[in-house]
Amino acid sequence: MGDKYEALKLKNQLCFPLYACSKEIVKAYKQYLDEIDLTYTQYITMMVMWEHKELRVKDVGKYLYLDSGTLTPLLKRLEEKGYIKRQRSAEDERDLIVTITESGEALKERAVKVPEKLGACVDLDAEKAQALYSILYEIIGKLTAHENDK
Amino acid sequence: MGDKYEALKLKNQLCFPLYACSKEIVKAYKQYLDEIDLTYTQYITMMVMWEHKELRVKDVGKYLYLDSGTLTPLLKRLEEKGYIKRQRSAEDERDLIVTITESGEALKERAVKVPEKLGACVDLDAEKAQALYSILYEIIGKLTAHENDK
DNA sequence: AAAATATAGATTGTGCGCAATTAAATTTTA
DNA sequence: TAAAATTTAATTGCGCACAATCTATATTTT
Repeated sequence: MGDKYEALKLKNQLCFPLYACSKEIVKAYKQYLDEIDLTYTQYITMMVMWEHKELRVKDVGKYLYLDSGTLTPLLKRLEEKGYIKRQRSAEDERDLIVTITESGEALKERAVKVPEKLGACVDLDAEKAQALYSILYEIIGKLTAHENDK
Repeated sequence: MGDKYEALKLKNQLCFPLYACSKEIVKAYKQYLDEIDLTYTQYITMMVMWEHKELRVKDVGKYLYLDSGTLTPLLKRLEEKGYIKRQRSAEDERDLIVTITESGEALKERAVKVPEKLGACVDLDAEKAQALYSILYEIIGKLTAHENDK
């Protein structure tokens, strides 16, 4: 009862439900994303491409908190599917520019119902959704604050 | 401007900060878990073992929302490290019984400071922590509700 | 101009995470 | 009680996710 190991019990963890919830949501996406042949990570990558049309790999990574180890193979797969193009920048050969294709733009139309379908699965009160959203970004902010120092 | 694609923007996603936050937290754990040679998933697995001492793989999976595809190799690694034992049940040979070892029990002592160290990183208001906790379990409940039907 | 430093992306290796399949043991049902 | 259905874990294959390292290019310093 209230022993010194209380903090090590699963039910007293805040991080565990976060981890579990994230996984379950990605799993819930699968049924809808399968229809448009995207994984969850590919889907959020397309999201930033739909919005920005053209980005360096580095910028995609900044939006998604992902590095080149994840993005390089993922972007190659999206290129194989025809949704993006990858080409080195002429001004700076170190940069790789990712550009959305027509096929990629067209995919947006097929993805447009995904958010509401998922919303129906989760079905969260608007107030709670807002609370969740702001708390999550608060934590993300704290954890990534020291990312651009040094 | 409130176009039909508004719902496909990253900033309007609730799932994305959940996914990102979960990853960043696991990353934050790494510095502390490295010291005791555990990954995050191994850590939460040890958590259920510290609490229950002896469980079937199936039960570990129920607590953690993980299946044998993830757990079988993970438990083998924990066995190699000497923290658990794996043996078939005598009553029902299908069951694999996972038991904590003395070394596994001893590890608990080395892990006891991890929760507060991580708490310091996240540093979340108690009220927000409670709100987050209950909203997350509400979502998990909705997403896993139909898991035991069929 | 040469050397040192910095930056961007690619590569490598390890460990999940999960769908789908397989194999073995047990339980149910006909 | 033999056949069918179910249960449990292991296996396979694929795609992240990330630390560490490497390569190429660009910038800064000397």
